[in-house]
Amino acid sequence: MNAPALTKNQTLVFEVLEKADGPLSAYTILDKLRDHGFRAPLQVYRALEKLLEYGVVHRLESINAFVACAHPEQNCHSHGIVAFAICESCGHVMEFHDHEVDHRLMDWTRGKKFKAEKTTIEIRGLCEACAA
Amino acid sequence: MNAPALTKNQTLVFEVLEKADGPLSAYTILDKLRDHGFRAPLQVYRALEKLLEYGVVHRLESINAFVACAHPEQNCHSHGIVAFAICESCGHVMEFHDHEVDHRLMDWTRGKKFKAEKTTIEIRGLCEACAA
DNA sequence: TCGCACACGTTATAGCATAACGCAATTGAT
DNA sequence: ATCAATTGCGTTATGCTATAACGTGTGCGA
Ligand SMILES: [Zn+2]
Ligand SMILES: [Zn+2]
Ligand SMILES: [Zn+2]
Ligand SMILES: [Zn+2]
Repeated sequence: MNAPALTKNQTLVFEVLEKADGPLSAYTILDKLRDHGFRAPLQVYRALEKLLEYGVVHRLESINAFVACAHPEQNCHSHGIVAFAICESCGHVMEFHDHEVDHRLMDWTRGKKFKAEKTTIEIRGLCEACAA
Repeated sequence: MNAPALTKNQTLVFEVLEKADGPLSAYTILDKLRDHGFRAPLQVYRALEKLLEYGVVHRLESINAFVACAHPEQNCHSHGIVAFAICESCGHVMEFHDHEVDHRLMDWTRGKKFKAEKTTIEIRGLCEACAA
């Protein structure tokens, strides 16, 4: 999905996520945008829906939070499944791709004739700094 | 984690999940147990917490639901990461393990010195029957 | 018998997400 | 220019998911 020009609300939400040093919940984003006129969760969720569709934002299912894509120059959707390592201490997130993992999972789904639409890979634990 | 004898509430919750043909939300479980005296979400969540700890139930992060382990004879925790394919049409869930995927992810975490605690792999899409 | 751990019950609250309505701006034929 | 369709936006209300906080009872070893 190629991203068309962002609307005002989409831009505001995206900028908040870009500036953040970790994932944010929809309600945290809302609070950060109250000064810009945001009043209701739907304003955030509607913007997020589009940003997710465009592939410039990812949703972290295991912590109900959202993060700006770490590979803005590439198109994350185009090179396979996105995986995340999430530090449960400092909240930092690392985004990566592994084609071998993609292939193994695709092999499995093909064998089961399962039509995969969206795959989630999230590793929670402690980053190097926090594990020390 | 080896499972000690289950308490009354844990047994009730586990039986509901075993009999179900798909994942259930905590509140759905609650409704199914009202006739057995359940009145509040915490009764379900507390039982689930233990069942997850014992490894006889899994949590599906991407759909906020719980499912009985499909491999009761084995110890799911003992042979690596558990992966799920979830049909978004009929709700059916397939649970599987893939050591090669485990190794690739472990290689990555080792390289980053990331201490993995819990890994989620969930594929959402359409099962063979529903994709036809 | 005392202290502790644990399961349990209840009420209240916090956190996450969407339904439903209406309005305004944009677009793109006709 | 006009109409219809689409899209974004704002608001209110509601629903779903999860936990905090407090109290009770029971079993068990020191
Ligand atoms: Zn990305
Ligand atoms: Zn950290
Ligand atoms: Zn299992
Ligand atoms: Zn299906």
